[in-house]
Amino acid sequence: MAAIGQRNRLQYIILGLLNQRPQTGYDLTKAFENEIGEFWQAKHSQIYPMLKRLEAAGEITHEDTVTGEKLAKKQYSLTPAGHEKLVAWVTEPSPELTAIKDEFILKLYFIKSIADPRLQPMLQEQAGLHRAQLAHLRQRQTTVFPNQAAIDQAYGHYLILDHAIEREEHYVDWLEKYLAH
Amino acid sequence: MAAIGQRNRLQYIILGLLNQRPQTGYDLTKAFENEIGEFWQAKHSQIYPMLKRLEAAGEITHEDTVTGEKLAKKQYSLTPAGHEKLVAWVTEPSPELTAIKDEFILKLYFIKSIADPRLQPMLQEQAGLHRAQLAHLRQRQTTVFPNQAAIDQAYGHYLILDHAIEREEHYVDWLEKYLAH
DNA sequence: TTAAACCATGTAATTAATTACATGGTTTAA
DNA sequence: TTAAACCATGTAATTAATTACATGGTTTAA
Repeated sequence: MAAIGQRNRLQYIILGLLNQRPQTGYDLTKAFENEIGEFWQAKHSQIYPMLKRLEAAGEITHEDTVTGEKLAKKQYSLTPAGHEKLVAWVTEPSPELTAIKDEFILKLYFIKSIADPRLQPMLQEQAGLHRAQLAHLRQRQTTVFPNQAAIDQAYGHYLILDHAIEREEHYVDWLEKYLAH
Repeated sequence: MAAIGQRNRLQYIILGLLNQRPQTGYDLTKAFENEIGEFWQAKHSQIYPMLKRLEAAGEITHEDTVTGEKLAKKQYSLTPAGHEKLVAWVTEPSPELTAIKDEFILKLYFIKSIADPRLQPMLQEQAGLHRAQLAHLRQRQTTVFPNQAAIDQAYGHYLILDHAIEREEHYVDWLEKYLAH
């Protein structure tokens, strides 16, 4: 008897991305390097096998295309069954809180004293990282959502970018609160 | 030739916790249910094997104790080698950004329109979850850090609790920004 | 006095995820 | 014209992590 499948949210993300438009595994991989990556991570070595699994389950299909002389691509798209599964997932509750893995914060936990000489350099280093990330996200926002029409057409995408930007803003603010001036 | 070991931060967290005071696997498991859990997750089934591995590597040792008539406990503590390894980890840079897995945000991405009838209930549900989490964290802060002396003795711990609280505050604020009034 | 909650430690089976290996085509800028 | 960057798809090996299985002791409150 097969197990229900341990959460396995990756499949739903793939279904959701393919619902927007037919795409290749490579396109999906790129999506994880942009805004999806702010809230979920996956490499191509996880994505390609999942595409095969979803196709075997009848939830997606693919069409072979060729670019240039012979570069083969597989354009995947949703089947009705896949669409149904996606809608069911989005509609059901999400009672689990965000899982965060933050190595820097973990290290902080083991700094016992405000006078530890490692504390300020650590805060500085992180401030640099998060300021760069914030700049990158703001840049993306202006390119992806240059006007209200763009926002209206992909409202959820707008929301998650906005959320990521605010998260980085507050992370930087928090670091600066403890940076010696 | 054995691989270097794929990041494996869990071992460092365990070393760090044992550096504070000798503890059992059960105690460590509880730590992940409190503030550590805000930034890293691990179950007892991952912790007990890791304790054996660290002991085999000579980085921790244990002492057997008994509670009541016969409840056996293993009190683990750091060896000098373990302490050295912990210090090295805390001191080295942490150039990787926070990894976040947030199923709710992911679902939002697939909501195309502000008029989608699922949007407001989803925001409401999450607001409830994060308000409860925020209340829980604030409660912990008043019990764990009732005065300045407590803060001075575990400054890093104070910092990460403060960070978790601010994160939840801003998450709730963000949700409320998009909640219809 | 007894049931629930908690303390305590493990292993087995399975799934998720990363890193490394492997190959080859296309486009772009120096 | 050629090297770098990018497009494109996969598998193998390994490690990380979760869920389930397994067992038993102690404390607390009804």
